[in-house]
Amino acid sequence: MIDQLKAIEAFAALAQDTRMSIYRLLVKQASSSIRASEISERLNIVPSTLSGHLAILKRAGLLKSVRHQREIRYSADIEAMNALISFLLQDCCDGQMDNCGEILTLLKSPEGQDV
Amino acid sequence: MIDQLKAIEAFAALAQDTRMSIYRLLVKQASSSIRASEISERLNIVPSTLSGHLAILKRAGLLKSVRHQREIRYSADIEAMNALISFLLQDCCDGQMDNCGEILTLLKSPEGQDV
DNA sequence: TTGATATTTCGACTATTGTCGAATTATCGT
DNA sequence: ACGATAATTCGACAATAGTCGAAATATCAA
Repeated sequence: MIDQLKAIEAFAALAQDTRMSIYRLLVKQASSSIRASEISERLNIVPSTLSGHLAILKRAGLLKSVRHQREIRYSADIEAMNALISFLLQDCCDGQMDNCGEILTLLKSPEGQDV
Repeated sequence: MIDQLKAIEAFAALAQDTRMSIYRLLVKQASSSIRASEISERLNIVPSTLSGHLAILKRAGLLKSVRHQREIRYSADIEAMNALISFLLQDCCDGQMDNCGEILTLLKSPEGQDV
C-alpha cells in the first residue's frame, strides 16, 4: 500500500493544469505510449517546460518512459492510479465500506458516470 | 461530471500534508462530524492555520460544515471523493475499461488492498 | 566526425503557498 | 451588556512552484 507522502506527491503532480492535461492525454491512450515531442505539439507546451512536468509526473510514479531511438515514449502507469485511488479509500468510513457503497456501485459501471 | 478545473482544485487541496491529514481524519469518521477545535487538538495545528486549511478543503468541495452553537463541525463529503475518483477514471483507456479491469476488481474488495 | 533531431538542465524571473501571531467576528451563559 | 470561548481574517515572512530561452546532452544518419 502507498503511504501518505507518496500519495501527496502524486496528488501534487496532478494538481496543475499543464500536468493534468499531459496525464489525461496519456491515460486516454492506456497502453500505447506517446513521444515527448508529440505531447509538446498536441498540447502546445514548449519542450523545456514539458520536460520538467514529465519529470515531476514520473518521479511521482504516475508515468513510465521508454527510450526508443532518439525519442522517449511516455505512458500512464495505470497501476499507480490504482494505488492512488486505493489510498483515498483505504480508511474510508473506518473500514465500514457499506457507507461508501455508492462509490463502488459507481465504479462498477463502465463509464464512471455520476449518480 | 466534475470538470478539470474543479478536479485540480480538489487534488491541490489534498496535495499538502496538513490538509491530507485533516481530510483523512474526517474520511475515517464518515458521517460523524468533528469540531474544528478538536481537529486542532488531535492534529496539533494552531487555529488560524487550521482555519485556512479547512477553508481550502471546503472551497474544493471536499468538506461540509455545520454550525452547532459556538462550534463548527466538519465532515468529509464522500460524494465529492466519488466525483474525484470518477474524474480520474472517466476517459481511462478511452472508454475501454476492460484495460483498467484491475482497478475495478480491487475496488470491489472491501479494504481496497493492493494486488 | 559532422550535422540534425529529441530531450534535458540551468538560470532568471514572477507568482503562489504555508505558517504564525495579533486582531476581529460570532455565539453563548449569566 | 459583559466576559469567555470558538473560529476566522489579516499582514508579514520565508519557501516553493511554473514558465521560458539558452546551453548542454544523447542518439542517429551519412
